[in-house]
Amino acid sequence: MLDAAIELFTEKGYDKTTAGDIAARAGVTERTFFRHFADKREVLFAGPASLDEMVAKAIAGADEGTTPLQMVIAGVRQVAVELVAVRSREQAAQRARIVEATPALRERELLKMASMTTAAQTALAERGVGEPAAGLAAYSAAAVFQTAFSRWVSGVTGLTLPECVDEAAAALRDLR
Amino acid sequence: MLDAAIELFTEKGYDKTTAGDIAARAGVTERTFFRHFADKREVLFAGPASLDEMVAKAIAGADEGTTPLQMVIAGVRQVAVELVAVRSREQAAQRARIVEATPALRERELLKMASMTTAAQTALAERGVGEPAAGLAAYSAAAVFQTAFSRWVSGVTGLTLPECVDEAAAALRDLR
DNA sequence: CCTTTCATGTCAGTGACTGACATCAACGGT
DNA sequence: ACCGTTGATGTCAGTCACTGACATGAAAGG
Repeated sequence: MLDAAIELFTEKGYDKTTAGDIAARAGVTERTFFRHFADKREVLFAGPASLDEMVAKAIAGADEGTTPLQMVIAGVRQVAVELVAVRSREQAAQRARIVEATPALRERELLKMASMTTAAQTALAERGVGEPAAGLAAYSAAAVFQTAFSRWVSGVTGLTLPECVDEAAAALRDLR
Repeated sequence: MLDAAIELFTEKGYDKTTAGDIAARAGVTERTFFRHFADKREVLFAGPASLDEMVAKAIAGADEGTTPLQMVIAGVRQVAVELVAVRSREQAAQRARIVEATPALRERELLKMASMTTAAQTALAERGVGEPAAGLAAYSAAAVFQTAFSRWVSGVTGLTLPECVDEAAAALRDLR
């Protein structure tokens, strides 16, 4: 079903393909499509594990001596590692092209990212980090992740995704 | 029309009010509603000036000696100044409550913020800032803005919005 | 073999939007 | 004063995303 969706989105574009189209190509009815996915956009975002929990876990299990920012960045790096285990760069790039071309999908992606950010924020709060530091650290880590991801899929550097995270984290440190 | 929408959203919630409801209360038909706003969500986001241009202008006109991050933060501070000139804190808070309670509206808000971020990013690029520094600076400024905004509407500090921006910018500097 | 459960199909309905066409008032030129 | 244009609005029909209610059928477990 996800495959059917990706095919159709690349062939005709997101707007021109109806939920019924996807269902038909997958050999089911439109109704069952909506039983599996909350809405049409969600096809591209339904993953096995939620990124939120990954970050939260990584932050909860971080070493004692580290700063809040280091903790969150370690968290998103962990997400990066688990993400490359599931999708190849080419797959990610194709999916990114579709999302990039469709405002509705971009919105959803931003929402997921925001969800991950607040997950990180509350995980930091659980470890005693106060506001506004926790919020800013979480946002900054999200910035690192997005930057790293976009550089990874663009392929300009040839680095792996975790390496891109390291690169972006270093660039953030140099920012003044 | 915007007033009608805000009234109905606070009375019945976003999901329970149809576009026709808003139009009826405003004394027009549903069709003209959609001629003024691209979609139902956009009622709450249609402003006179686009935030994108404000940031871009502020960055383009920034002093020479300043760092990229200082430039963008000055840009979002400028946006903050122009924003308080249009909306009172109470108005902003009511609107924020509605948006907060509705995922669909949150998505749209994130999209607007992302648009402002990329505007800042390209404005930095025009001034010779390379990647990934430009992207990270833009994201960080967005983080500062969001943090500042949420603290401002929450009212915990009693500061004005630009002051909240300054506070958040300082907190970002202290982040390690 | 029976019952329960779970995934799916079917169907009708609501609401967000869109395109095509009609109306009508304001406006500028003659 | 008359008329053509323009722009904003109303009307209507249609598509598509999504939902609730009910039926069906296959598999699982006793």
